Amino acid sequence: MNQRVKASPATPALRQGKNGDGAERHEAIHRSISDAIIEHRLKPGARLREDALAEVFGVSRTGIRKILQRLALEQLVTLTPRRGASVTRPTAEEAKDVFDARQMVECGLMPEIARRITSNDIAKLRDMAQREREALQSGEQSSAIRLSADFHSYLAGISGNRTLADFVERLCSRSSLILAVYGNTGHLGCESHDHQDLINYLAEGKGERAQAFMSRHLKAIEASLSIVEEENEAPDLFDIFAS
Amino acid sequence: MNQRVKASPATPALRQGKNGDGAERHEAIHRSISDAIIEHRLKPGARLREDALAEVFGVSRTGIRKILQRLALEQLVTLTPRRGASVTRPTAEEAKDVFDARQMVECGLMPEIARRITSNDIAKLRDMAQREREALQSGEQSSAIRLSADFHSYLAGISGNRTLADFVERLCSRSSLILAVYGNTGHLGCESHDHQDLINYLAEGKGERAQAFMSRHLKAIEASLSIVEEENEAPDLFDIFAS
DNA sequence: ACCTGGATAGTCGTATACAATAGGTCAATG
DNA sequence: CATTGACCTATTGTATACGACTATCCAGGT
Repeated sequence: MNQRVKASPATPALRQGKNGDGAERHEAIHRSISDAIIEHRLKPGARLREDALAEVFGVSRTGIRKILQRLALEQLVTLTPRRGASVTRPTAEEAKDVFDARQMVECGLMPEIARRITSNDIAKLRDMAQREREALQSGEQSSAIRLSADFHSYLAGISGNRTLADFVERLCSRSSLILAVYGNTGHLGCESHDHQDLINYLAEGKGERAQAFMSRHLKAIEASLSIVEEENEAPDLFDIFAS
Repeated sequence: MNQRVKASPATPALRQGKNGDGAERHEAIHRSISDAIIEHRLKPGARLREDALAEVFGVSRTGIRKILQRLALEQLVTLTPRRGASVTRPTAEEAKDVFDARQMVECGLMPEIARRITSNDIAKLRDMAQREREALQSGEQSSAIRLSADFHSYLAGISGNRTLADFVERLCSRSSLILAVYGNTGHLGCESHDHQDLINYLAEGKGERAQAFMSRHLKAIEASLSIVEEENEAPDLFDIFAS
């Protein structure tokens, strides 16, 4: 099975590219897989075999397991006890919870963000929004989705509250997953001009307006989803046992 | 249900106490360590050697590492690259962030909680508050802290939003850590009657009042802390390099 | 007496080997 | 022809062995 030539016992060919420090490497692998999921290159339900990943990234299964666990805690992958890892397929309820959470946290953060935002931040945000728009217009949905998530994450980071910013980042990642399952192709989540308008409000220091706008923005995304709980193929038995 | 005897060759003496299924065992170990940290039986800064934990719980280091990683992601323990694991010592900034986050989320959840709370929930909450009070009066600080965290977590769970409830639970755990570092002994975080009052508001369906009360409650806890950033023992060198 | 350099030991990081289990496939029977 | 049973393969879960790095301790020099 292991078709690796394995010339030297402890130094696969792929590894010499990076420095020996494994921490950064693991971080890179994590981001790599994470990005692939967020960009929908790995679709919900896709199985993530440890051996395959280990071979692709040139590390042992041990390291992959660590990363997979972390992804599981971030709820991007689901770890079923002896079936292995697969990209999480969010339920309709989870989708609702995620958007409710975003509604509460992202909107609640807006006043503070408006207070602390710097011209540097504004420039950065404009650049991100611009790139997102370009990606959208050139049909690169994958990049657009990721850029949109990055936009929201960066925005939350301006608040200065790392705890909440990290939470928002995870919510955005999960949102991307939700879009992959319940989103209609063609009608992407975020309208590009929305982000530009939001930046304008913040640049003018209108925190209240920005908050209300973000609320509508998130509601619009959620409304664009077609959340239909697909029926289990064999619910009858469960119903019988439940009764 | 599977009562397989499983006299397998690899069965240390400690392991036969539990069922062979490792998943539940790991969950139990996780909770065990987590509780010890939350109850201040393990104080911030305490080192957590893998070998020692492995021996204590009768599993191999592999399993311990998995649990340690999970605890690290929950920010209860800090994993320094080659120094090992230790109980996290929150910084003053983290403390502020955590309480700001709790302010936003827990208060924001109150209206929904007031809407969905059942008589069963109320009974459960009253019981928890009562036990907390008893623990407080009998001087069992450890139990009181944990019960207080449980109270807030259970409360958040009533909202029905698992994502936010989990977040609150983690914030409460971290709060316990913060109390261990910055709290004054004798003046515990939550006043016991506060929780009882809060239940009353919720029982009467007064979501707004409950929200305001929770806000004051959290502010009171935060105010009771004596957040003094302890000086680094050798800041001079860093200052020199920073200038 | 203090500082610096080296040696040692302890601990973590990684890889590999073994064991158990779940799912799939094939065949046999009603 | 469908269904069920058993076998078999593939994949994960666990443990252990080895290697690398860091911290501590001690000796020597200034």
